[in-house]
Amino acid sequence: MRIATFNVNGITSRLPALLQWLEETQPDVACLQELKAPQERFPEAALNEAGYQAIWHGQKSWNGVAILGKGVAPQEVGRGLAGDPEDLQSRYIEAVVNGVMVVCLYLPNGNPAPGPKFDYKLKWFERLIARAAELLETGVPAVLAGDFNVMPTELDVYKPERWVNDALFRPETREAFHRLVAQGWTDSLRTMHPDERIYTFWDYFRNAFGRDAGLRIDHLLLSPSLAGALKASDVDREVRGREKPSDHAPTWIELDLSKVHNKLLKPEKVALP
DNA sequence: ATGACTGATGGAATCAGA
Repeated sequence: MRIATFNVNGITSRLPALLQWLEETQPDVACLQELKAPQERFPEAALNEAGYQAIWHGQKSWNGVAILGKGVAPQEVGRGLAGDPEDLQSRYIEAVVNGVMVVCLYLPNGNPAPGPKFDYKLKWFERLIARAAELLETGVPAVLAGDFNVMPTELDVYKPERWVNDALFRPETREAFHRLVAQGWTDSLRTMHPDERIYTFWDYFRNAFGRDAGLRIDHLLLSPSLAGALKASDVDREVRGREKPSDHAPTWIELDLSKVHNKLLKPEKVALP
C-alpha cells in the first residue's frame, strides 16, 4: 500500500497538478495540506471522477487538510487536535483507511520566532505529542503524515546556519520533533535514505528549486506495529519542477501490509479514543 | 536585515507562507 503526503498550497489552483500526480502514481492514500479553501469549495466531484473518495476539513483562506482513499472511503475517526477548544484552525484529521490509522496534519509554521505564532506552534506540538502517545498506547498500526514544518537535523536543510533562528529549525522545534519520534515512531524517508540530502520543499524565491536549496519538512512517521512493513519511501521531486507547482513535492511510503496483516484494524474495530 | 514568489481575498493591497 502506498501512502503519500502532499502540501498542495491551494487545492483550487493546484487541482490540475494534483489530478495529474494522482493519475500517474495512484497512491492508495493521499494526505493533503494547505487546501486554502472553505469546506464547500473542496473539489469532491473531480476527485471522485479520478477514483478517490475523500474526507476533508476546510477553512477560508488558510490551512485545510484532507485524506483521500483510492476506491475506498476513509472512515473518519476525528478532526481537530484535542487540547485547545479555542483553536479553530483546520490542521488535523484522522481516519482509518485499509485497516491503518492515518493521521493527516499541518503543523503551524511558527514564524516569526520568538512571538505568539511560535508559542502557538510549540503548544500545538505538545498537543500532537499527547495524541501520538495515546495512539501508541492503543497499539494500532498508525501513520502520522503531513507537513510538520520541522527540519529534524542539519542534513535536512541546504544551509543550516541560515536557518538556526527560524521557527522551522530552532532548537525548541527540533527538540519537540525528536521527543515525538523517541516515543517509538519511525521517520520513513530518513530510514530509507540514511545519509542522503533529500528535500520535500523548495521556496518559490530565488530559483530555489533550480539551486536545490530545499528543506525536508514533510514527514511520514510509522508506529512500531508498521515499521517492519516499510518497503520504500521517496519524494516525487519532478512534480515540483512542473508548470504552476506547489512549493512542496509529494512524499510517499510503500508498505507491505502482508507482513502485519494480523495487526490491521478490522472495520468493526475503528472506535478509538 | 531585507527581499524575491505565490495563493486567497476581493476587486487594490495585504496577509501568510517557510
